[in-house]
Amino acid sequence: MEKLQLPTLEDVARQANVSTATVSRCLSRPDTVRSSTRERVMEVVSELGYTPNFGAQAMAARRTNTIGAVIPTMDNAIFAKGLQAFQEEISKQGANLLVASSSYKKGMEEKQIRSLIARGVDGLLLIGDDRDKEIYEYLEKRHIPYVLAWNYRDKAPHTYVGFNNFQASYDMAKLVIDYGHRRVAMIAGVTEGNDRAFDRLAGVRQALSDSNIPQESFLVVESEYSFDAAGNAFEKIANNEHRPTAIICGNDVLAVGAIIRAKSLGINIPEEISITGFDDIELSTVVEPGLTTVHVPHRRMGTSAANALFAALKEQKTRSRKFETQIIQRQSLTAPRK
Amino acid sequence: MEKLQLPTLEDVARQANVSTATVSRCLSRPDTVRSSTRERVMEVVSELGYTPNFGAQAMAARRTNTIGAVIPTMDNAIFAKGLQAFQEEISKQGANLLVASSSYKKGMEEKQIRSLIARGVDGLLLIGDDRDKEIYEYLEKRHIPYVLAWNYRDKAPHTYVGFNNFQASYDMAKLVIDYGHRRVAMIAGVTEGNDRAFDRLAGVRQALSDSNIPQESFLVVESEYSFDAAGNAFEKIANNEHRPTAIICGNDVLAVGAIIRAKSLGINIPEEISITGFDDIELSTVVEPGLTTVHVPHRRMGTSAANALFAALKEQKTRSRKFETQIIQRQSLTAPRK
DNA sequence: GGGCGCAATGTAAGGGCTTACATTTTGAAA
DNA sequence: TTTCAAAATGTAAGCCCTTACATTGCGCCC
Repeated sequence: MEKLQLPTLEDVARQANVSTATVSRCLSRPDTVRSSTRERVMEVVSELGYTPNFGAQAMAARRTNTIGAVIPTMDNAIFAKGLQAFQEEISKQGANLLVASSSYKKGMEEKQIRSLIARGVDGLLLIGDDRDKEIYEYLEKRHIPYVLAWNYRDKAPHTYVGFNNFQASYDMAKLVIDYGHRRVAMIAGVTEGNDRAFDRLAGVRQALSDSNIPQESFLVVESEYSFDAAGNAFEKIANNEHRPTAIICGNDVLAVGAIIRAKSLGINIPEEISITGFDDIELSTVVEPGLTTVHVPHRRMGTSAANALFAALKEQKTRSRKFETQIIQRQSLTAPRK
Repeated sequence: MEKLQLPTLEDVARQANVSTATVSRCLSRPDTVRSSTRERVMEVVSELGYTPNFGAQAMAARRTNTIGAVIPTMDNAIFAKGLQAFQEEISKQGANLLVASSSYKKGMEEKQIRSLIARGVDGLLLIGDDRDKEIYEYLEKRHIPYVLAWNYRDKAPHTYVGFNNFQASYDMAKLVIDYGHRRVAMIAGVTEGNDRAFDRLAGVRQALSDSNIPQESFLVVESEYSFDAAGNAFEKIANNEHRPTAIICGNDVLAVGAIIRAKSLGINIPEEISITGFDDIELSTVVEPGLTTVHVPHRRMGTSAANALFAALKEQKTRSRKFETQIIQRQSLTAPRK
């Protein structure tokens, strides 16, 4: 479509009878312009409906005041709360947020990262750490500060603002075992390219092994994060000849999907099968029975990630921050029937 | 932080021993460059880790291939599905999506719109139509095509891709009345600046009036879209001296919030009070009793909105599209007790 | 009244890319 | 081989800002 001529800085300058520099200053540092001049300029600005061209601005100023975030999905609530807090903090500091989603696809994530960087973001929020080395090298080469959230590791060359998925999952598995469960299954998220899902699975494995429960009796089904897929996974597990007494789910969406399917199959939760989740999103309070799950401090993590990024931007350095998770016991986990 | 020198088009051109024009062409229209040349250039591109500067690109080309969307919130699932479909369609057409959220605040929305436009979006997706005239004038003046989604009106100077909130809500209210309810209340969304919430309330009012149910006995409480706020609204209504037998809720989040609170107060749904929702997000299948609600074809609407926008971009014109909604009956609505 | 210092404003050089138009190269036909 | 249109490539103007530096204006002191 044909673009019409939009008013430019120069148009404003001409009409207000000042130089472009003065107009620019009126917009970015008003206090450096005499008020009489400023008023005249601002009047023309609104009269013409002038809006500065972001691209030109970015190019001339060599910064954008914009933070980028690439999250796996906006389609379920896992990241919503944390991202909301992240965004609020970014705004509070006078910057903007650009969000892109990758649909849990590595290739897509890389594309989004490049696109955000091309758009000049000053820093990046990424989820987890499972991505090609090249991406990190690229970020280093371009000196783009980044923070990895929703996971945490002690000894790694990145800045993490998150929690230990392995440990949290280990603790949950231990709890399940303490309740007396010996035949345990897991509906895990797809672990390929998803370090959180991977770590959560690994945590459960470790807990079983530490309790001398053989891996052979441990049934794992990976599933996409949808009710339906999780339901299918549940059905597969429930139909296994040695039906487990507890299913640990990689997140709340999976757990709720399992519970819904259980109901439609007439399987009682938790009497026949206990189910646990992970994330503690609102859903887990809505479903019945209430979901026993791992609470993650989403909002604090989001805020903290924003601050870590600003610190990196200002001081060229920043450090990781670890959050503790906590198991919230509701009704979906109980002791196995005798 | 000090910005280092990033490779530019010119760096690539020099090292590949061609002109900047050729490099540019390699990137944007590869078929216009001889393959031997192209390969040489692309090699240098990846060697240098070159990424075009988006701002410069936008400025020179005078378009960005980017669509913007301003939605009220990402914090609940109302817009998630539709937006996801919107985004998929945008991607399919080779464009990008920039999403901003306004927290249901008019001022914030205007800011976000301006910011997206400054960033050069070629078109905009907005939710509903309740905003200052100045914003529409501004969009016209800048020739930015826009589409209004999640609502639909016959006679208005905008392009709508949505459904008739008034009618859908009217139908739901009629159904409630047909079940025999005479004392009805509504937990409405905040209607200020939210035409969907407003229309849904108006629809219920009309239905009551058409059935000769006096408005005086109709209790309305506006509530934010959170479980807790909705719970408070529910409590207020339940404690009313003439407790209604049915509560029509402005959306599913409100309805679920009401149900949760009802449970904690020991009020049986639907035996003591029937409850209905609107939107048919996943939540309504999770809660117990299952929520009787208005189904909205989120995905089709999102896809259609994207196509309407592309049509507007290409042909300078586009037309509205109306979707039908449908009441999904689950268990939360039943006849009142005698 | 002259001089000084600071505040206000102006000048103009980029910043990295696209693309219209100009020029060169290529390869097929004569 | 020559010729010439088409294909490939090059040249350079322009897109719209910010900001370092230069200039002007102004109030005040001696």
